[in-house]
Amino acid sequence: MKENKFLAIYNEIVQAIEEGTYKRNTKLPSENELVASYGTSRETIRKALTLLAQNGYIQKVKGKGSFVLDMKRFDFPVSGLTSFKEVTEKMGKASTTIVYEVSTIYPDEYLQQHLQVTKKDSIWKVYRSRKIDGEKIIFDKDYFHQKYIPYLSKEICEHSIYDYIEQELNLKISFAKKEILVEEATKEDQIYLDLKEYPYVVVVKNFVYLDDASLFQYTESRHRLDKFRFVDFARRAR
Amino acid sequence: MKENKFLAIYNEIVQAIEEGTYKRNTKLPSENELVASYGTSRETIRKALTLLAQNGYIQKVKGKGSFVLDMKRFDFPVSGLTSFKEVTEKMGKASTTIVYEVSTIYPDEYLQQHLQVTKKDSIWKVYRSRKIDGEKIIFDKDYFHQKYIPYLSKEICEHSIYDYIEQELNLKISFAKKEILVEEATKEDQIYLDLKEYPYVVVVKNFVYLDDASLFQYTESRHRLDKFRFVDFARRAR
DNA sequence: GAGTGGTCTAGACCACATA
DNA sequence: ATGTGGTCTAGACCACTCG
Repeated sequence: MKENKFLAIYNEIVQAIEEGTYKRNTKLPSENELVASYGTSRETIRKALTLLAQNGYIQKVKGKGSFVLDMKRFDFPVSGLTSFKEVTEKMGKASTTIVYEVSTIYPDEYLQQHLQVTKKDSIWKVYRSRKIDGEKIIFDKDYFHQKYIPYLSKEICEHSIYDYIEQELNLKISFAKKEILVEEATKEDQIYLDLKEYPYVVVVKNFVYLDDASLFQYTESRHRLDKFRFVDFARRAR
Repeated sequence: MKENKFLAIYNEIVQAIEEGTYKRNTKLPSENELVASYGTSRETIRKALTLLAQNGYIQKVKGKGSFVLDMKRFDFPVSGLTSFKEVTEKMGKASTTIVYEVSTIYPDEYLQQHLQVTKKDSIWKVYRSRKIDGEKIIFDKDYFHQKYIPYLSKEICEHSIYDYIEQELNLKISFAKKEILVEEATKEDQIYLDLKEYPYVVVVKNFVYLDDASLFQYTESRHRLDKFRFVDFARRAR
């Protein structure tokens, strides 16, 4: 049980907010009170509170206190840096993943650029659809550098690749650059999505980096546009 | 000249990175070296570096050092919490704002919900189009609580409302919740956008909050879908 | 004036990386 | 063994809010 103090405090307060122990639009105990009740230094309490503020749980107001915010934080299909599995679990949605292909390829020009690799590097290619409420809504094209992921199987892709990467391979996913735009639907989209009559898809391009800042994954998530929704919480840059 | 130390250090390093004084994929001086050269405590240096990491400028690696990241951070039309003016200025794009309407209204049901007001609260309604390279690409519908913004004019709306709010009125914009989805184009869209044949628009709904966590603005930015692009940098939640 | 959060310090110990 | 970033402490002073 060796968790950082400030993280433990953060998690405890998150839980208290989500359970309603700390109610929306009320004040959290003051920093000094938290210092007393947790028996830590003030900076440690402040670290936990800063994290809460960054993630949209509270708003700190000088001279007044920390207020619990009324953001519904768990209603977004794509945001921050969370996997499909994590998101659907939080929403409590019934969903299925269909794996069409798990293969080794050598990258074409487009992929060489997006994954920053050469044509000699072998790459995992994974094609999956996500079914929600009986409809194939999302079509994911994943590409992984085999340097980091030596083994991959259909079974792993049906569950959560992220779980496998973080827990089995013990790689640390650190940050991502996400790009959202709209493209005309391709033949592939028509095959792997229940596209209906929609002539466009929303494309989320995701560049995922490890701990040491190496790019190890490029993903294109292609969404049926009527089902696409992205929610973001952002603080104003200082 | 009373700027926080850690902010001053942050800004100095940002500038050094953007100017190329600190080159991409190289190491920043270590924390101890920065402590020495800035003559501050280590925690203050760390505060500046943490901000740099959060904003995607550097990656900190335990035992190694802080590396300058190779994200092109200034190529996004909509991200974080920045105004249209700020974004186009950073991109160096020629753009024009056309103001169609600046008026006082009382909110309908939809607005009452989105701005969290009653039908007795008077609201500023602002309709604007954004022209880039000669085409009306974005149609902005802004609604402001008059409680916070007593006066508004066409001139202000043609420049930057945010500048006015922050510098003249001295209100502090703190955070926002952003929602992105796709909707069918309305008659209004056809009037205020050079829509071409596109039957859909990308809608960015923006809920903007002040310092004290009060909701003071609701904006709907309606984008022609072929010109829409959103880039986001996100770190994995701890 | 008392209470709140914001900044800053000087020092300690730890975990990790590198040679 | 040394250098790096990560966590934590105890205490100080400041700016802001509110009665």
